[in-house]
Amino acid sequence: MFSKATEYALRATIYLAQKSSEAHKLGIEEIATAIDSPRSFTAKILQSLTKDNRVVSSVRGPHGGFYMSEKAKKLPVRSILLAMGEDQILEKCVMGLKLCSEIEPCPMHAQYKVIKKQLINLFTSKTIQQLAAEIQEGVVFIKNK
Amino acid sequence: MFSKATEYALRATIYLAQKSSEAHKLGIEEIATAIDSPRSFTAKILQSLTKDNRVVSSVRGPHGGFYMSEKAKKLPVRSILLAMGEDQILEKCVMGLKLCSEIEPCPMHAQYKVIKKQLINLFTSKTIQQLAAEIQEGVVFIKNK
DNA sequence: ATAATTAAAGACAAAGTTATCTTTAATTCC
DNA sequence: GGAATTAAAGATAACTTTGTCTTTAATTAT
Ligand code: FES
Ligand code: FES
Repeated sequence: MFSKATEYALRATIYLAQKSSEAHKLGIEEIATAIDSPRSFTAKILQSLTKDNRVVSSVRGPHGGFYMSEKAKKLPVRSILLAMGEDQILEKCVMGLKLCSEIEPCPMHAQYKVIKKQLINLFTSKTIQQLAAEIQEGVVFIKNK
Repeated sequence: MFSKATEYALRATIYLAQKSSEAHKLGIEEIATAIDSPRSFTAKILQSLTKDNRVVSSVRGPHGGFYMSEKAKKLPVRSILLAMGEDQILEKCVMGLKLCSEIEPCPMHAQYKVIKKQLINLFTSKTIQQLAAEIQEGVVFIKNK
């Protein structure tokens, strides 16, 4: 569904929301290990998330690292997709028509639109923080054993 | 969600199911124009669909072309995904965990699993022919105007 | 047989994705 | 100020995806 980059972005931000704060920043080594992702590639991704879209913050130097502000933690998960430039996946036609709409629907549209609505709702209604909270409870995981 | 190749495969097979038969084969030119896809690339894709998985048939020479048998038209849409090697998209974890399961669920699993079930059901229960029938009725489209 | 038609097969190329590694810059600690 | 630490920036490379073009092979019509 999503690119590797976006999968890592989702896992990394949820991990950051759970473990980091302005007072406690995390190094790329810890993050990549925690979410089982390639270190340098993950660094690039987090770097890009600190840019235009303000979802992740960072500072260099000793005791520096990546973290999320309390405000950023309350963003919907969809803001990660937006920042990664993959938000259109939720909106696009499942058969690849240029436009997904009721005006010129593809043969799968009628059935797909209700699924699409739920997908959009899932990514819009849940905040990064809400998903992170469940890891704390130990009921869900951010990597396989 | 799917690759361009799979999108073209879905559109092409639905078009073939609607317009072709063993007695009336379609040339690659007509197919690519009808579904608004790159001609040579689409040829490659159809070629691959005539291989291992028997979803599309073809014959060379005058009055040759691509077609689908009545049996193939009754295959579930999912068989296209299978033939294109993208079936795992329906099964995989939305956050990229190696395994999507109740045993080690990711933070989105609980909400996503119900959507996933509907997605799988959509591709499993609808046949290629059923989707093609709606184009005939003029209520849905296989390309944009 | 020969020519025409059509898909199959293969070589190739441009672009995008997924990574890695090195150098630079910012920050802190001493 | 100098050394250590950490992310930023940049170069590079392997691989995949998307696409084109040319040659070959099969089939049909004359
Ligand atoms: S038009 Fe294809 S899913 Fe909406
Ligand atoms: S484990 Fe992530 S969607 Fe099921």
